[in-house]
Amino acid sequence: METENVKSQMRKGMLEYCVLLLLRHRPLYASDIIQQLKQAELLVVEGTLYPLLTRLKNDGLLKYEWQESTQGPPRKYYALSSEGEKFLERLDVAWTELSNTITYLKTFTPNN
Amino acid sequence: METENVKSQMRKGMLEYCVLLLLRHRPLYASDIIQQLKQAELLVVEGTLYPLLTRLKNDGLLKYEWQESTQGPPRKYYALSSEGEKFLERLDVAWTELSNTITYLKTFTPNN
DNA sequence: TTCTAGTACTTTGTTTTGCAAGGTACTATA
DNA sequence: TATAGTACCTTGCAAAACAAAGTACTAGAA
Repeated sequence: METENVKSQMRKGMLEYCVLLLLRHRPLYASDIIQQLKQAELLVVEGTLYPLLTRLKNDGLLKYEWQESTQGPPRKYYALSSEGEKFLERLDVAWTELSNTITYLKTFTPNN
Repeated sequence: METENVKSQMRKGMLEYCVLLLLRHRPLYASDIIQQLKQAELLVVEGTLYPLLTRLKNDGLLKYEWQESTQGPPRKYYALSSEGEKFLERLDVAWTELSNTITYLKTFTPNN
């Protein structure tokens, strides 16, 4: 259990939420997402992101459109589907609850 | 992707942190931990917890002592090792950072 | 004594997720 | 017609969560 792993462990299962949060504002393609997450200090690699996007698309939470690029091959721009928006609201609730639970556990002192 | 899964997904990788938080106060055995987590609305089953405890023990973060029970077989009481305490402090930092990142992503509005 | 119920710990096999590494394909420029 | 850059995809592995089944100890009933 190395120091570098601490953050990565803790991030598991959150990536999906973070990606959906990013797409709440506007459509993005994979490299956009990676850069935004990097800026938020959440490093993600392609091998993680592409399968995740495919999974979310197959589950009906995301849709995409091909768009030409001025330099390079066309890009897949992903956006939330209406189902994805509803799902994201549920994730918001779940996040708040989990966050509260951790706060509770951190401040908790046992009586018995 | 069912409703019941939302929380469970989001919890992945956090369980370890939650368990260590619980053990910060005093030694507990498996059923104690399951009950405390249940109280904190984090359901865990034996098949998840036992391997997790063994893992943490093998990594030197936990130690345990057998203790007789007044009713039933003896219990394994787990407690933080000194290494575990240090590790927990690092997890505290990682949690705070991740929490801040999510808050950032939630409130973030893009400019460009 | 033997059976049963309750408690506690353990193991096995499956599924999901993150990731490293390698591969395909399109575009522009030398 | 190469080569570099960008973008997307796939394969194989490791770690984690979990359901389900199994082992073992104790106490009390038959």
